[in-house]
Amino acid sequence: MDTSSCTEVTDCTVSVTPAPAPPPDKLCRVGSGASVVLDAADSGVEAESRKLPSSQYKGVVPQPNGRWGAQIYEKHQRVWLGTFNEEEEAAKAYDIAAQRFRGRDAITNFKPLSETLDHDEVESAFLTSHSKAEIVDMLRKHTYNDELQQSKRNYNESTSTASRAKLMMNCRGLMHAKSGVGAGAGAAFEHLFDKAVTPSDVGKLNRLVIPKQHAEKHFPLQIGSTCKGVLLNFEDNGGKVWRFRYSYWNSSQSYVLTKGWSRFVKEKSLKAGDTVTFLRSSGAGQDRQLYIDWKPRGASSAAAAAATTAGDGGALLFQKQQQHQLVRLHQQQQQQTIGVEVCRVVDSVNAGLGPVQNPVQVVRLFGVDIFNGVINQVNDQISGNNIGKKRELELELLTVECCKKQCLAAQAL
DNA sequence: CGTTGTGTTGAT
DNA sequence: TCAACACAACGG
Repeated sequence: MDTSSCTEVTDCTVSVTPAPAPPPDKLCRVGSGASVVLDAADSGVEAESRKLPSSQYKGVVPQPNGRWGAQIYEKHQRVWLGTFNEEEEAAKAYDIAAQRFRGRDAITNFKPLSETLDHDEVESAFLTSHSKAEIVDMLRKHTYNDELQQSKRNYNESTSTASRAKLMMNCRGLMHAKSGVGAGAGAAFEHLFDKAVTPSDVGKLNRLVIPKQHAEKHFPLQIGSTCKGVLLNFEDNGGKVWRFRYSYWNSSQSYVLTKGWSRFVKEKSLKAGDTVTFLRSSGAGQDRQLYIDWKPRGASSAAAAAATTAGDGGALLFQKQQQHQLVRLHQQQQQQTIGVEVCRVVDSVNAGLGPVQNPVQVVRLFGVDIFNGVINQVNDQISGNNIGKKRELELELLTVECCKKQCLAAQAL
């Protein structure tokens, strides 16, 4: 994408300034130690006791507990890249984000842009084949290196119809509901939000914390019902209805699903890191049925799903759960390829928000059919608008994202 | 209750 | 754009 068109990096005055030779970290570890502060306080002009040591690295900020945060700015907004034990790790995270956000010539802490191996080519291809939101997510979860290597491994993997069908399966799986409104079109559901469940969400506390932002937006509580909470019904993709108590806990100032939640965890074998998705039928007014879906951690990639060996029961279960859909896909999906879906997405998005994109051009990258940058541009665009704050779940797979965006786009129309 | 990372502000 | 600072929200 940006190699030729360079749309998203046009503004970044491509390093007219000679990149200041990055410090060979080993040498200049001057003030990174937490002890510096103590010295200052010790020499004691005044009680500067609680001042944090600033970092020598760009995009790195100290945390109160001695760890290091990484951040980058774009369009007047900070994008948080996560926290790290080592200052250098945070600096690397910034570097990666800088390359993704500002192109190869971005000023970084370490890499002066060495064309050394084709390693860099692969990595920059990897970067541009993922949306900014995805890269940020990897950095925050410290999975960037793993995913990069994974993609290298899958580089030679074929684009078989089977794997493509699998992509569609995931796509459909997410949007699936019984008959009713939009079985085929997928346009009848409004994607509310996702949450990667934490260990305590699937632990003995028998509750799911709904991030405040989403809770107040999608599940507003009446003032009176704040204490006791209310009962909410959600339908899963098998048509089963789940009833959860939903309330606000003053003690932790959190919105939670309590009663009924543990049964869902149990039946779906939810594990920490899995993602639950909340949807709603987008019919106006009364007919607003709620839906809940889930997927195993990192399950978006067909490669990952296929390569999932024993050990990950969630993924296996997930596949099993949706096998019937795969069969149907094989039968129905001959010509209704992903391209068709993408067309719709792009068109919707065009109509709704952004500048015109060139539709549907399939290229193969890292063993996965993708659509020549368009999707990532769309993703970046949308993510800029809609998810600044909350980390989006990992989705190596464009199709899954496609469907969700499709919902968003459809909603916007 | 410790940590994250967001709100905010001032500087460059 | 960028980092310093404060602290609410979050996870456990």
